[in-house]
Amino acid sequence: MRTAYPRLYERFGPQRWWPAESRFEVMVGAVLTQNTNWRNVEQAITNLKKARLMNPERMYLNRRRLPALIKPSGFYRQKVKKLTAFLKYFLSRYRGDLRRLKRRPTGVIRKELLNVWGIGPETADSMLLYALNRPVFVIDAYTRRILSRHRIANAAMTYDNMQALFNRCFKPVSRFYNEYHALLVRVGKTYCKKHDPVCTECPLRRS
DNA sequence: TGCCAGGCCGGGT
DNA sequence: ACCCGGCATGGC
Repeated sequence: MRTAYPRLYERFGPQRWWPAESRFEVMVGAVLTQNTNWRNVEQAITNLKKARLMNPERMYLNRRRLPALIKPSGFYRQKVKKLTAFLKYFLSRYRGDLRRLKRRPTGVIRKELLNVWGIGPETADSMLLYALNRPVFVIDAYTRRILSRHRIANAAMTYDNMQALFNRCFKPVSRFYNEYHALLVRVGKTYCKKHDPVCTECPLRRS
């Protein structure tokens, strides 16, 4: 686990996450990408931008247009509900102002986000890490799969367990967490898909 | 062509 | 406390 990062970085280079023009766009993307291919999410985001709704107030006021716009990202009826819940929270609590949100401690924001319908641990942590640059390690399906296939963790570990594992190994540096998670997703996409056997080509494999 | 993608919720045991 | 079905589209 300690040696994984340099190997991944050497192999794949910087991943430039999160691809977005604003922090708000990152948060919207975090919801839209739930169990969804990023390519589909990009179409939805493009639609939102073209409609000039990539901003909290206007997105909320025009929420009736959301179904058609985010349809390509799948699960779209649920996601409209999720975005609306998030917008209501963000607008009522912080006036849709990132500067206000950024003043709050990480733990407080995380709790608030987890309290929003449709935002679970991964989505909350993605927002914290990639929109607010907080040193929070994001655990996703690839991370679980990679760690369990390499027998570093077992599949039964909870989200919080696995996150604690990283926190014990590494100092909380957001740039590093940012790149590390992105690299895990990158290697997972190529070498660790759902039904793949343990892969002999995997750059993480111990030789 | 079927299978999968950067989860989460709610109801059932 | 876990387990599982539902949610939906587009790409390969």
